[in-house]
Amino acid sequence: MFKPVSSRLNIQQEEEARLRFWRTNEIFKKSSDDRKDREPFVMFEGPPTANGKPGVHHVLARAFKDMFPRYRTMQGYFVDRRGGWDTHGLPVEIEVEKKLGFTEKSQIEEYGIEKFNALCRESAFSRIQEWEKMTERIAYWVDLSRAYVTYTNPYIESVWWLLRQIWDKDLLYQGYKVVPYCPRCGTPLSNHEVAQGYADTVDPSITVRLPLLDEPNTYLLVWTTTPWTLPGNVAVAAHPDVDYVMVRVEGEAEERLILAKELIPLVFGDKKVEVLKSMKGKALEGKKYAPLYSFLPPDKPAHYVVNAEYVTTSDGTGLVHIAPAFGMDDMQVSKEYNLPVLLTIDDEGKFKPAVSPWAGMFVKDADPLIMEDLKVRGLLYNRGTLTHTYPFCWRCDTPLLYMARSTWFIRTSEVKQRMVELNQEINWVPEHIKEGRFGNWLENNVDWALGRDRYWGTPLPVWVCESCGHQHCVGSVAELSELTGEDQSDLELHRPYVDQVHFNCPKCKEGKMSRVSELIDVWFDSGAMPVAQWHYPFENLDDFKQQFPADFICEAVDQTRGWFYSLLAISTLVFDNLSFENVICLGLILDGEGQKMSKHKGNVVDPWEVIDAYGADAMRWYLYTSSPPGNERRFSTELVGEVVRSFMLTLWNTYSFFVTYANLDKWTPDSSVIPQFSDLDRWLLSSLEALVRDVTKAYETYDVIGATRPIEAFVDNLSNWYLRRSRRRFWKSESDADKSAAYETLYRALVTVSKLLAPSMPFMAETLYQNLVRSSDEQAPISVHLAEWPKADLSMIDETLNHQMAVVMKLASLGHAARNKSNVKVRQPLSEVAFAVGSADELEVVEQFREILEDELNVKRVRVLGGSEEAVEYTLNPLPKQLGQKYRGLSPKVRQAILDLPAKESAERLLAGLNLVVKVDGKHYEILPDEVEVHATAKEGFSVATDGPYLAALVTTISQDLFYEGLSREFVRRVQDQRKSLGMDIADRIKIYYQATAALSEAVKQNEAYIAAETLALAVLDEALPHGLAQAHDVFDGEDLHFALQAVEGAGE
RNA sequence: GGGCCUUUAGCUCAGUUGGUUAGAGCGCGCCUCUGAUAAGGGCGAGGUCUCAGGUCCGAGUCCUGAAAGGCCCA
Repeated sequence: MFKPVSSRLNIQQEEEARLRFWRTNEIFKKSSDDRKDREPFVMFEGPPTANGKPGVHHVLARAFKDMFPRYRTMQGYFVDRRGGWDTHGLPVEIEVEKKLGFTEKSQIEEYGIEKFNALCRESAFSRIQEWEKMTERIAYWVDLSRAYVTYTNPYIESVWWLLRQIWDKDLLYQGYKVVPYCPRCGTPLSNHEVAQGYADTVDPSITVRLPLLDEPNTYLLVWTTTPWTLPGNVAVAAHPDVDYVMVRVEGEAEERLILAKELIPLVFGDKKVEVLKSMKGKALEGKKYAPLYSFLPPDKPAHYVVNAEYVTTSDGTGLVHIAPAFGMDDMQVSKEYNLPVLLTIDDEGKFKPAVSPWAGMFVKDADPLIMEDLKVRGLLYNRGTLTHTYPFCWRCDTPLLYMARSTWFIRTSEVKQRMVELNQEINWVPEHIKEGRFGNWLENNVDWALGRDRYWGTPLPVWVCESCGHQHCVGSVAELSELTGEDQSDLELHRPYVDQVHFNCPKCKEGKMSRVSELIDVWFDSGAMPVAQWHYPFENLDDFKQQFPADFICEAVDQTRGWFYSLLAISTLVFDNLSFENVICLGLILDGEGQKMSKHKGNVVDPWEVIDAYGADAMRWYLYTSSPPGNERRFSTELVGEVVRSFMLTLWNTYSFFVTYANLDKWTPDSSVIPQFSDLDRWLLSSLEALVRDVTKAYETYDVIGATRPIEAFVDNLSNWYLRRSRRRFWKSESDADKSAAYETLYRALVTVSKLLAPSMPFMAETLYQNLVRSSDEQAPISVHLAEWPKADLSMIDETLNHQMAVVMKLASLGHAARNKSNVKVRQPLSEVAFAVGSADELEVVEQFREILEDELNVKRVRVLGGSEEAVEYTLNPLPKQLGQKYRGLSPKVRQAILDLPAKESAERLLAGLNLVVKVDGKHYEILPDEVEVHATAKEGFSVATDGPYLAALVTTISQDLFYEGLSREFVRRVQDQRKSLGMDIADRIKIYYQATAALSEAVKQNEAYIAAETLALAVLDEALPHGLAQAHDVFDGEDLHFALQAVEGAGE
């Protein structure tokens, strides 16, 4: 016996029950612990920050992360699903700053780094319980008890080890990075902060003449809006492919000026200009010019023309002044050309003493003075002003300066080619990310700016000698102990503790070594997880070896430059290897209207709202099936409700039907019985095996849509065709071979579907499995998630049958359409339906599946349209695909020639499987039956519905016998309704008392046996209705009916 | 400014190597079926496949350009 199942599905109750079951039986633990000897399937958990609230996008990622490990587990792999938490970084610091009411970075130091970091450590886990609750409820299986945590000493030590490896390869260095900087607050601003402070402002707009050294009286024309950066100038950039010209301007001094050709009108206006010479920017490269200023002596060659792709001709002169200290592009160019960096200003945005004329002056205030100086020296070509948007500090409205700050870099550009190569081996879903967003990012790789001037993070383990400047990168705690001569095993590896560790310089033997002040980018933390989660190489050497690289990772597209990159960069730098082989890159999640969810708009969907309404399965299923993973997706509670109605309830009802009737018949799975399958059964099983094949293939190729949508389609067919067509087989009282074949078929389908659904709908799958499998087979694995993934039995797949059944369904649908057109309800039997199909092969279908069609359409006879019986009109439809591919440019003529043939004769030939012959341009061509479709039209006396070549023609004349039969069916339906509303059991026997108008009464008498059988009536009595019974009254087809039902105790069974 | 993605019915989405009259679900209107069903079936209304060129016997699909929206970077 199966556990009885209500036809009503209580999702919350079921899902909660499964959660309890998994918890009590430790199913998740078993799913990995019992398999440690198996081949591993490795998934990395991209660590979320637990101090933020888990949102729908987190559910999205976790849903996708969950399905592949579940699938692999069922395929017999060992999947170690270890969780992780990202605990460092600015979001945590900002949270704490807010709590303390800080607005300035300096307040943190006043407050004390020790106390501050202690609060950060606490805050990092502030929402961990919410995360745990959410994670469990959506059935994301991940081991949080062993989760790696980025702030722990072992984790940090592994990160130190990685940095040391990079250091040893000479790829970790100190350099300059240009950042948006507020000179008043004395701090760089994050991108987010900069974005807040853009405003329109008026700046000077000047063009300067730079004299070429080797060509007398020749000048480069250079444009800038920041005169104060000119003392820091070290080069001039030209675009290599842009056309430049050397010109002389009439009516001006006898001098030659160089600029981009395109910009002549912009620079000279109406003045007459004589072009002396043209050249590409490439040709200018290397030309030296006299520097404007020489306050700071350059320590490398400088003051010449360089080439840079970013130069535009949209304004200025097409020649761009390069001051590496004051522009991000400038800095980039200076690295390529190894140019010196002239830092002419101090931390307060004032000129350094060396810049003597303006020393101590705020740079913006010096602009007019510098212009005046250039004018006096004859180097200013023209001056004006320009209104543009420029960033200001959101706190104090001071104009931001882009300026170079010293920081630490990893020379990733060194391994760029290798990263590009390794990227080729990664399977990206969707594929375009590989060459597109990620590929381009790699191509444009610049050195990884690693340093952060913050407090809560992994400290950069570089110590510097105060006297000789020697630098030492520490790769382990043991090494630090050795260097200091003290046991450092208990040292807390955060600031301020590490900052208090000093040792003698190993080089000069006298200087004191102190740690640099920087922390490292948190992306390095997360990218280090393949190594650091194991505290490799200090322990767990085997675990690391087994669990690297990952088979699969999955995060949203915003991680391309985040985690995806940091994983690849670190593994390339240290192991010359990739760190993940397959990656699903998820699109953003939008609200029901397609708007980005933001707190600001108030359109953020709380995942709990959805879970409470429809459960986790429905939410997961929606996320998997609504659109491809890489797409943006819309999300709302209503959309998830769709899933419940259209898919889950259909499946549930099929399941509940099966259980109800199987229990009634005491049917149990018995492998010893060889069932006699009908065509319908064979069709369902064929579809089922094809489904297993397709879904398995989809899982193997990380095709989420392919792993889910086909199941939905199958369940729809199962319920709305197989079951609808098989109901009577389950109802009939005798238990014969046909009935057991139906049970066997339906049972196999449901059990298989439950396994196929296990990775995607873990709750529903478990519910089905427990009742269908575990209740009768104690040897079976205790949970569907420990069960073996089904293997497709390809011998069961019959493509011909699948196609035939598709035709049958099409014809049935047309039959219904024809009935509908003539307004004859299905309950009214009709004498006959005739079908037409497009080809000879399909003609057989009508005969072979006659019974199904008769029953479905409630007709006495099913046949093929045409033959000798009636006049049928045919038209020919040449198929463009077949003809086009065969005849190419000739196909329009061939098509016309076919249409010119006598239609009836040709159609009959084609339906008999014979060729046609057409003549085009004097040549004869054989036309095959599958190159032309035949469309038939019934001439008269039918109600007709068509679709392409398919046609159903219904004879709608109703004889008296047919009418009476129709009336008795109506009668039966009324009785059945009444049984149901009286709450009778399906198997209850009854007596029917009725009083009806003449025709109905006659109809009932003629069909009494039928009525009795359908309604389980022992008697159908045309008598006065006994008192004490619930009476029913109805009017239909112009007839009037009163009746009452009486249950017959002890009868039946 | 650069890169990538998206654009098909009121909504959410399919649309195979280019191939018949562009489909499905939801929603809407009408009808119908039901002893598994919160459902199912049928009919109907609803489409310049964002636009403009091009290639081809044939373009929603391929190419070029443009527009709108989104994401990332500058």
